[in-house]
Amino acid sequence: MQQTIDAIRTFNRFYTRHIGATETDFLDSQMSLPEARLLYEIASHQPVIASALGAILNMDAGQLSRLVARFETGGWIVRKPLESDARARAIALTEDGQAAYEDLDRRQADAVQQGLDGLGIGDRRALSQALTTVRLILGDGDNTRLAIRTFRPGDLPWIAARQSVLYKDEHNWSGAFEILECETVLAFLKNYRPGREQCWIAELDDVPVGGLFLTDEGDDIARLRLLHVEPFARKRGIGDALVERCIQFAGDCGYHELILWTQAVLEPARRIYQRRGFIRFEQATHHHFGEPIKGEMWRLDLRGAP
Amino acid sequence: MQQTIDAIRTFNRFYTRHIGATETDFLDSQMSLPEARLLYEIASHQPVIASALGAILNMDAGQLSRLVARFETGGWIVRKPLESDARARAIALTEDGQAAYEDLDRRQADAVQQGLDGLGIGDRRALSQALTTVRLILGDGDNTRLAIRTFRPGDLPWIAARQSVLYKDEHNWSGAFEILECETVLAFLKNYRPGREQCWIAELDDVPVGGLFLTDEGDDIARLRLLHVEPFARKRGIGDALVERCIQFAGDCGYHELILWTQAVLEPARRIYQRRGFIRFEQATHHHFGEPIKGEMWRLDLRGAP
DNA sequence: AAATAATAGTTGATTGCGTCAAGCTAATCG
DNA sequence: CGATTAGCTTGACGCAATCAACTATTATTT
Repeated sequence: MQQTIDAIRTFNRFYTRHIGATETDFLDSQMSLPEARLLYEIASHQPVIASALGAILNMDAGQLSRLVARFETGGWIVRKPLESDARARAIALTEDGQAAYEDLDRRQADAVQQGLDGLGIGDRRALSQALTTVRLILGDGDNTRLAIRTFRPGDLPWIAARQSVLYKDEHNWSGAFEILECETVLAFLKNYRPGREQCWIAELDDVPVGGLFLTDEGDDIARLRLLHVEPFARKRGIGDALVERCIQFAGDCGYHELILWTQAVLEPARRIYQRRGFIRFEQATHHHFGEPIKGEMWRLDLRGAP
Repeated sequence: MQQTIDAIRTFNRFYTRHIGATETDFLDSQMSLPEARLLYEIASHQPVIASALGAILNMDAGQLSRLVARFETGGWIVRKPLESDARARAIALTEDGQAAYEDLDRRQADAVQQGLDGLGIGDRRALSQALTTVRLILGDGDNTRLAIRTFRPGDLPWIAARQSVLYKDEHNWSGAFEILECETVLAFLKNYRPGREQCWIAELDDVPVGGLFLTDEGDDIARLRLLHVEPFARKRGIGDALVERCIQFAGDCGYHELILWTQAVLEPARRIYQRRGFIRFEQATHHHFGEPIKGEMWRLDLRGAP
């Protein structure tokens, strides 16, 4: 805990300085930071009323009123009374305002790009992923783009790594489990048959937040394996989306049946399977990975109704 | 590239709002943000002259002069003329100043902690790692703490994942290499014999930035495997530190010889081995992972001089 | 060695930000 | 219907940020 607090405070100090330095650049545009922030929010939400902008920007109503007035006399915005509420007026950009916004936008993008000059592809990817991860963890979750893509180099061992860490954190499973993960992943990579097997990665704004793969078990049976969703990305239907994609693929491949192994304590995962029509057909208690585990086999008939 | 720019700008907007919101809390202490920043820097650098503070904080000399004067009349600091330079005066905290700093420090820490309330252990770790990663990539590299630790659950598949991604990015190696990685990692986990074999992870401020492991090859020969350092952490001697630790361990275990396989294009790695006394004893060109590879075997005699 | 430039700091002036308070009109609630 | 709340404006005040002018000291140049 203390570690996290220190990391955040160190980062805050660093980023305050960093952002202050880079912002000096875009201030060449003769615009102050509050003005720039306001212009951006108007551009992205127009038509919008002042009180909404105040809420978004955490800005004092008085301050905002003056800024908006300045924009209006400057010819960047027009205000039109609402029919539904005579107190409020809808703010929208004029052509001049739109041009000013686009100019600002370009300047900011250029400034940011300049700061990226020395970085290689790996660093850039790591940077954007780290920044987006922070946003997601701190709850800036709306307006994120969920994408499910097929696997790339490194994704499979990444799944094994994340599974190992998560099961250790959440259920305190021991090393034997990690070996099983690695074996499963290795087997997938070695026997991978495109068109019959597949692995998917869920990404929120290009940050990997979950994974899943499907293997051919013979006899027209496919198996869903190693589903996981990162803690900070849960409760967004990502597990659902992954399982759905997997079921679609299995159906398209002509498998007759999709099976999976899970355990009783993984409630959220079990609910997903249940929702998708899986039926539990076997239960057994194992003692492999430290504590006793109530393992379960589930199956989904893919030959049923359309 | 555009992705990274967007991620940064989205983050900047988010963080401006986020930090503005959390700072309202600690402003209960009747201190403005510039005052707080100044007090912090004085406390961490005292005795210090004003111009140095100005450079650290990116603050206008005039503004700074007034703030410092305010602190002095308030009894938080004393200024003592330097012997070496009659223009400058060394700024140091008084007891009152120290108390004010500690109060501020506590308030800030509390505010940060409050923001962390809803987060689980995994999220907190991911958060601090992401923040520190950002700092490191953006070049806030001094004053970071390098630690080399032994492996934990998930570390080995993490190494395989990172190796796969880095070799893909930097040398465009194909899937066969990823399989080899996974096999190597799996073999280590399955045959792991404490005291004879080990895997180390390098961490900068608790962020994993590199890895390495050692396996027993029989006949008193040990093998160093899968050394890597994350791009953003390079040029800091981390590879050196990992290899050094590995050599120490190998010596302590009584191995007679430490061998490793590498390739001609990995210049930085080869320089490390050379510096540590490894000798190249075999070269061969392979065609396994896409392009032709000039593989090399290196060895280090551990029975030589003390 | 003298002239020039650079460094460390102070002070004044101006602009805009941030916050509080007062006040207006319109909408909503009981 | 009266009281309260919401949306917005205006005034006032302290501080922050920036530019410029200025002193005193130190470093550099010729």
